[in-house]
Amino acid sequence: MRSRPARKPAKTYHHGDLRDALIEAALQEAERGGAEAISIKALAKKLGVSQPAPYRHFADREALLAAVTAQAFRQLSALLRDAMARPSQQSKLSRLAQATLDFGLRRNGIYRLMFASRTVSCAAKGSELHEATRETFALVIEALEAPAVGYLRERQALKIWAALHGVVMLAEQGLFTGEAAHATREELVEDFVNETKAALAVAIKDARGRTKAGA
Amino acid sequence: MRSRPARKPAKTYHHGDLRDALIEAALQEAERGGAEAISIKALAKKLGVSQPAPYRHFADREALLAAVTAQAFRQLSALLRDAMARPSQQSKLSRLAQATLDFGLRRNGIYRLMFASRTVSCAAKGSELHEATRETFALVIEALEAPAVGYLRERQALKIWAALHGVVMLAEQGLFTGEAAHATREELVEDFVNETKAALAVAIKDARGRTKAGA
DNA sequence: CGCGAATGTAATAGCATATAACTTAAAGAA
DNA sequence: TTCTTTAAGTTATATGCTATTACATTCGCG
Repeated sequence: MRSRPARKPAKTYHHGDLRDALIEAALQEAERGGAEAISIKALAKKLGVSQPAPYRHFADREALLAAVTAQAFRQLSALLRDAMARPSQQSKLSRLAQATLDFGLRRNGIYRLMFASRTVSCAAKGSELHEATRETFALVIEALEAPAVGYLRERQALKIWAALHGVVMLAEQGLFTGEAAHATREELVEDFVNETKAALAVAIKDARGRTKAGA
Repeated sequence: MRSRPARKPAKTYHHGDLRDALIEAALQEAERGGAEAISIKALAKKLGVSQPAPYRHFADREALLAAVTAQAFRQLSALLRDAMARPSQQSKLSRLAQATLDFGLRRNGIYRLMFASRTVSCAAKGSELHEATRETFALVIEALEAPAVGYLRERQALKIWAALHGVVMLAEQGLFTGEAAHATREELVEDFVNETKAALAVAIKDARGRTKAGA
């Protein structure tokens, strides 16, 4: 009757899966309230363990936040992958863009954890978090559906990614009310998407022309 | 010998200018470390007053942060105004854009306080902070140097403003190293500036055409 | 001058992070 | 199986921050 390392094991001394449970619960807390809403003490209470127990799995609060953020990036990646995979009239890039906007607004607390804190920039090069962020960005490049043309493809990926985050940021700040209310967030995102496509088309044509000339 | 409300009055019971001094000191703290680095207790100690003294001027930490953020927006506005005013070969928009980028990177702690926290979105409509943010955005519109054409001018302002913030955000995240290192932040910003100008030119031409046709 | 409002202080409650020292459970070697 | 090691959890405690309460001082105005 005493199943061990899978689900909540009724009444054991050891939790069994505290590390993952902490990350999961922290994500929930962050959903509304961002990083500030994550309290080690509160999480411990919620999970029914003593308050210093989490420190067995995370050196300090920062380490927990990093793990939570990495998990959030993986969730976003999965979401974007889904959006890109599902059949649709719209381009992959458009779907990725709208999905990102949606994520940024719907799960804004988590979004802020991911993009508006210094956690990511402090992540070491080979760290879990660092890898998770790079994987997400790789999806942006993939969404362009463009061949590698020098560094221009990455540049367009950076631009659309930046623009998307800007839109989320301003939307959250409430800048889409008032004199600018006419422009919806979705419209702006679509604008950026179209500009990206146009710029990419030019870049690819340029690159082909240059290759031909060189050959 | 006892000059009162101007400079540090040697040895008085009352500080004389605690409110402003708190904001100033908090800005310094935020410069590196963002909002988290602002501690009421530490500020009080630094300014030589008792630790609950700040609560005479700010209801709670949030209120202090709001005031600090408003002050930061005013500083940014002043900076942008300067950048736009100084003679230069470049367009106003370009100068505003590069100045924003510079501010966002150099004073990133403060920048995050301004754009990456929920302080702004929680600001009430007539509040000091709300006004300060709208004033800054008004400068962006001004930088476009374009006549009012329906809501299209505001829309372009929103777009360039969003794009700028995205670039700062990604730069701070370290996304400009690695496969995308070829594109500098400044180049990307200039790209966005040029796209904005082009879009605006089209919008203005369109609007003129429509007016003529209607007349 | 004197009185009320503004501003500051001391004392204290409450919560969060983090560490230390001790305990229990799990897992592998003898 | 038992013994031992180690991972994971516990209690107790130190430290630091926010915030409130009750009290003290100073400013400015009538």
